[in-house]
Amino acid sequence: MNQHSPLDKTPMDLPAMKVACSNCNLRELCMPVGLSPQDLAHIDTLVSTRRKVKRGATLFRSGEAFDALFAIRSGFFKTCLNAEDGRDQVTGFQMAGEIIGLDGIVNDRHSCDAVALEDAEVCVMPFARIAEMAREIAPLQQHLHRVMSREIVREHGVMLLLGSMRAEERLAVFLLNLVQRLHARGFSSSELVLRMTREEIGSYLGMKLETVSRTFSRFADDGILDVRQRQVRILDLAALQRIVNQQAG
Amino acid sequence: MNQHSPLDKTPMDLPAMKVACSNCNLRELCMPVGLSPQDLAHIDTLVSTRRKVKRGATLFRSGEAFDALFAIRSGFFKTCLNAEDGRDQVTGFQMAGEIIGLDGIVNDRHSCDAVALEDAEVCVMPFARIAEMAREIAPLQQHLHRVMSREIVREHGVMLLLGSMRAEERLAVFLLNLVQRLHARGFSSSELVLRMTREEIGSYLGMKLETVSRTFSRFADDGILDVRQRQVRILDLAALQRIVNQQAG
DNA sequence: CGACACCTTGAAGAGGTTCAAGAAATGTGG
DNA sequence: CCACATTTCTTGAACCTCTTCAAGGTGTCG
Repeated sequence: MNQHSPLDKTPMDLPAMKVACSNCNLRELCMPVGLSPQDLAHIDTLVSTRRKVKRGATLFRSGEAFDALFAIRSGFFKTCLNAEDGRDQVTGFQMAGEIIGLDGIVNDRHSCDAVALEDAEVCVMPFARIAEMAREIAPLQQHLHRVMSREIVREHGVMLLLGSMRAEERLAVFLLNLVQRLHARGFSSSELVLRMTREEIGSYLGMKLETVSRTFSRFADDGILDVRQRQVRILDLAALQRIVNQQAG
Repeated sequence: MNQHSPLDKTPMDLPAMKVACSNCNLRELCMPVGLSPQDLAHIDTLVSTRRKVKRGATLFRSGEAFDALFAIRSGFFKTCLNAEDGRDQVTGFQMAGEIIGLDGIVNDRHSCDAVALEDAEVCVMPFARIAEMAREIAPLQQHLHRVMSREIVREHGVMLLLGSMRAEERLAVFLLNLVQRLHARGFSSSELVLRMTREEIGSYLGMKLETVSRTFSRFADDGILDVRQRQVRILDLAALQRIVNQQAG
């Protein structure tokens, strides 16, 4: 059974066989497009192995040696910082086709934890090989630069959210972003199943789990959402978008 | 007169002549170390031009075409997002030796503004040339990867700050980070001159300018800081650090 | 010197947190 | 497959931090 509970179609329902990058249907998400056939063949050697990660298990932990990036083939992850003082901050949620582990490059050591929120499988791409190939294949190099830059820009957006939005706006932004990414993967743009707890959502959005819960309830009362625990259906997309766009204050 | 108001030594006090990267005293901050002489000579060609930016002027603006990274030679910048709804979020403050413009790589278009907070000069490094040279000089490639990864990790720290710290902790983290970076550049580790307004600090830290001002006043009352407008002296470093390390709540 | 931007401080108010209790869902072991 | 333990979620009430609004002070630059 597909952990993604497909709502529209089921593009995630991949056979458990070894699939080459050149033949992977997630390729357009995690690989550069427009490569020559020989370059594509090279890129197939990027993935050293696959790795399965059970729900609740960690793909890597802060402090561990970094030596590879991971492309998510299936499943859902969170990345989180844990400060010495016990504070915990979810820095992102990642889904199939997204790259994880970029934080480790600076110090050859991971600086956050990556935890699977559902059973997952990742492609292990040794970074030394990526770097080597990026020196030979310019489009791959450009792709890598873009992936890193995209992460920087994404985090800018989170800073805007955390720095200047109120609870309702944060949750609205969060939901719109999630469905948009799911939709790009062939899922419904109005229904979604949250893979994370209220507490994890709260940590990401800089609010307490009770506030997350209350905000969900308010959206439900207002007829914007239908919330059944982690099953969420967007009933009034325009209203959600209006919440995001309204001026602060 | 040096805009940096040197407090200890004056390493920023550079002659206004053209200085090659291989001969620049900021090199260790913005360039990879341990290059061969011939690689160093190549890298000298990285900087196409210098550019002076007056206080208040923008180095680049959101939406503008991206084609170069900038290494700050002197001066002080802020980068900020301006959402359509008028919201404004400072995403960072950058000083000499730091690289600016990474956000533009993804879409070949800048996604934030970079504004000089004091008269500044930057080295213009066309990104196409950086990429080209990174394909030939592995240490440069690695350096670029690290610069981008470092920015990602820095932003994780800001997310932690914005997501889980209270006003006093935020300001303490901010000040400690600033003096640490200034100290690495040869300035005092206990005195600093803020190049930005209370409002800009507040935007960065996710709080209103009044709260920034009040928090400064509280620190001054507690004998932790001596605050004279933008002249700040840290009187009790340990107390500042204690504020950061104390458990949330 | 006067205009303007910036900073400080007070008082009232709002939004979110904390604490607490109970309900619903999920997982586990018999 | 069911019962129980555990985790997760919801909701209420009191509280607290930060914001908002307002006024006055300080510094700076033409």
